[in-house]
Amino acid sequence: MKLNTKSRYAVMALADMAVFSCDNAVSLRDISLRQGISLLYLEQIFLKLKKNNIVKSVRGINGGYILVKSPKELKISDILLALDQKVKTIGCKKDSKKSCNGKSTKCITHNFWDELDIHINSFFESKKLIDLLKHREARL
Amino acid sequence: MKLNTKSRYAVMALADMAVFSCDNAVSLRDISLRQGISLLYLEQIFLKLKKNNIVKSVRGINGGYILVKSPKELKISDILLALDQKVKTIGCKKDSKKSCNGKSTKCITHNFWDELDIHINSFFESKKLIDLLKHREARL
DNA sequence: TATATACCCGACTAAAATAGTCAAGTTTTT
DNA sequence: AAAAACTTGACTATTTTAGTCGGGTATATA
Ligand code: FES
Ligand code: FES
Repeated sequence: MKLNTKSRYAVMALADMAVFSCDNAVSLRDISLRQGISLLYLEQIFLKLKKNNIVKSVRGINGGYILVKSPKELKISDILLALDQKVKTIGCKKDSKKSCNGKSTKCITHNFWDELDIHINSFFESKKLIDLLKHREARL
Repeated sequence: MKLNTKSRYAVMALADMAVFSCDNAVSLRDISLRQGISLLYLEQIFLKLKKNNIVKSVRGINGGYILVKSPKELKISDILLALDQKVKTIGCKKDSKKSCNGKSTKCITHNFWDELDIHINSFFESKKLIDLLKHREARL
C-alpha cells in the first residue's frame, strides 16, 4: 500500500511552487534542480496537472507554471485526482455489477474496504497545500 | 494506492473463519470454495499468518486452521503486518539516514506522508475482525 | 528576426512488484 | 494403508511503475 512517485512528486513540486513563486511562473527546470526530480518526469506530471486545471502554463522564455488556486485553497485530493491516483484500496468497483470475486454478491469484506477508502479520502480532502508548509525547517 | 490481494484475501479468509468456525479447525479447502480464492494461494497466505501467530494449524484429516485470538480481539493491523503489508505510503524510511530523494535532509513533503501513514494505521488499529461481520447480509 | 528557453505530447522501455502456480513433500486421523 | 490437509521453496507470467526519448510548438528578448 504505497503511493506512486508521480503523486508524490506532484505534491512535492506544487509545494515547491508555493514556497518559491511570487506570482510569477516557476519553471520546471528550477523545480527539478531544487527538488531533485527528473525534468522529463516533471513534464509528464505537469501535463496532467495542467489538463486538470491545477496549474496553468506560461510559454516561452521566462515561462513556467503558475498555481491556479492559492495554496490555502488547493486540496491534496485535487492533486491526487489529477494524477488518476484513485484512493481505491481494492479492485471492486462501486458502480460495476461485478464484485471483487466475480460474483454478483458483495464479498464479506466489501463494506470494510469502503470504509477505509472513505477514511483515507477524507484525510486528503481535509488537507490543503499550505498545510505542508507549516513546519518547513526541514526543507532543503 | 491499493492494497494487494494477499492482504485482501487474508482478511477475507479470516473473516470467513470467524463466521464458520465453531472452535474446530477450518480447512483451506472450505475457505477456498466459499470465498472463491485459489487454494494454492491461500496456502501461501496462511503460511505467513501462521508464522506470525495469527492462526495455528491442525494437521491431518479434519485438520485446518484455528484463529489464535478471538475475532473480538484480532486487530486488522495485526493481519496486515503478518503479510508484510506495511502501511508506508512512501519509500523514505523513518530510521534510515537517506531521505526519499537521496539527500540527507528531509524533503518538503516528508512530514505530510508521515501524518498520512499514522492516519491510515490508526484506522487498521481501531478495527477488529469482528467489525467486519456486523452487517453481513451481503455475504455470499 | 534569430535564438534560447521552456512548455507540449505521444510512444517507448527497463525494472520491479504482483498474483498465482507447481512440485514435492510431511503429518495425522480413520 | 490411504486420504485429507498442512508445509515449503521455487518458479513464472502478467501488470504496473518509473522513468526516458524524440520531436515538436510558443514566446520573450537581444
Ligand atoms: S465484493 Fe467488493 S470488495 Fe469484495
Ligand atoms: S525525505 Fe522523507 S518523504 Fe521525502
